[in-house]
Amino acid sequence: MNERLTFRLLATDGLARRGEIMTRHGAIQTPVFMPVGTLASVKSLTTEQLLACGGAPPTAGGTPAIPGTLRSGPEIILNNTYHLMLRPGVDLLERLGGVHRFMNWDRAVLSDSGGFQVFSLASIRKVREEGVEFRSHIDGSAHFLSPETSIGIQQRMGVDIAMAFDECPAYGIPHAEVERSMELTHRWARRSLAARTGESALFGIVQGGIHHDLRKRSAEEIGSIGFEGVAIGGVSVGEPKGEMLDVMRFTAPLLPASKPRYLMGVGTPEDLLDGVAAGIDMFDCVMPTRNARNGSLFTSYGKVAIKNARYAGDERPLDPHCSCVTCRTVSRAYLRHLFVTGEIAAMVYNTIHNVSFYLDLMRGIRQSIASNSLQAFRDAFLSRVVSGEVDADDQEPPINEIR
RNA sequence: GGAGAGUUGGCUGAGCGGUCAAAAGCAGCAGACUGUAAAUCUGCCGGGCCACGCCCUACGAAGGUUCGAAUCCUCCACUCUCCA
Repeated sequence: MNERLTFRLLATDGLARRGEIMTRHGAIQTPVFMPVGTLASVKSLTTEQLLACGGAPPTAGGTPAIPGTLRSGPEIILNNTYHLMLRPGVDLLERLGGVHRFMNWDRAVLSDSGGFQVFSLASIRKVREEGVEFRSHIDGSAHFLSPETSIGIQQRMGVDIAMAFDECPAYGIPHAEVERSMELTHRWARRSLAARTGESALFGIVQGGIHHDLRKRSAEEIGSIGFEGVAIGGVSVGEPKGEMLDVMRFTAPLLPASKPRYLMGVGTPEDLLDGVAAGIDMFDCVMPTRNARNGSLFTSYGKVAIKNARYAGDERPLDPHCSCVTCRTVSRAYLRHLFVTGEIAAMVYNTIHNVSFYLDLMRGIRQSIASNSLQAFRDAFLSRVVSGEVDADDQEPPINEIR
């Protein structure tokens, strides 16, 4: 295929969109959640284990309820330019055949440009027009990242979707500073696009903080200069939840309808539902993987802190309505034991479940859009989670309508 | 039999006259986590209460010195080390 990336809209439900992205490494059904694999690894999982996450169980007859839905594992994951350029380094990565071959992953990969690290590692960087000078958090060595170097690295890593190099301002800084930062991001966006010479698709990033006027300007600018997709950046950086939702709802409809719309760094299951309803097609977030490692598990009836004493003798599966490896094979009591004793398997089981939960949630969302019932799906999901009886002695949780 | 060391909150272990309801770690209980410097971080952790303060019980047991003791003295019990 010659095209770097194509996007097809398959159905809509209100503002919500059901679509399909074609990449050089396969199709991606949207709306999609992309697990984060910063260092070419979704933390605690092998590539093989990652591929076993999620996926619809066979129906009684052994055939998938919906053609194609048996396929398990995410169709796309994230990598991070900043972290991979430091270790193992892009020269090595390129020599070893790119990030796909490196981690034995033949599906799509999207890389963050390092823009977020400019924000999160703020104490050791210096932003200039040309780019960002920063010191490695590992050994203190000096490095430089600019639109040109970032895009260059992402292309050499061989990712399917590269992200423009942006500046992600902190929450709470004055309008004038957000504006200055946004304008820098816009100049960097054009430079990113100009620097893209390879096969990677390139997405632009809308900034503008919580300010409608800036978001509007940014959406118009970024949406009009030829990216294959457009992202909303600069959210989930410490702002109150309401602000995030407001920015998302305001900005999403301003983005080109013909391109994938990606909300960066979000979020909770509820956020995903809200995002989809606002017209977002792609999400990524460390939440399912990080929370898994910290013992916080997402279930169809709410969050479960698996270390809680109440699960010590609980023989039931974590989520009776989840068909992931964890829920099919081990009890809450065992998961608690593994977590409390610090066993590595705790992180593996927990991550398999949380990633599966997110993937299954997104599949349910996709199906509901196709059948024009996103609102009902959302209401059912939220009422279960909100009323969520997570206690060990409760009756059977309500039937899960996700699948 | 002789010499010495020791006994602190569930555990390990500081403290050696007041600022000690008693450091720290562990264990325990709970919470947080949103483009990953995170298998991380935070809070609680003797009991009770009309709780940003008060009361009770506490540093092997009992008694004593002192305005005041986990800290000093006496005695008892137990533990450990070394010598016979």
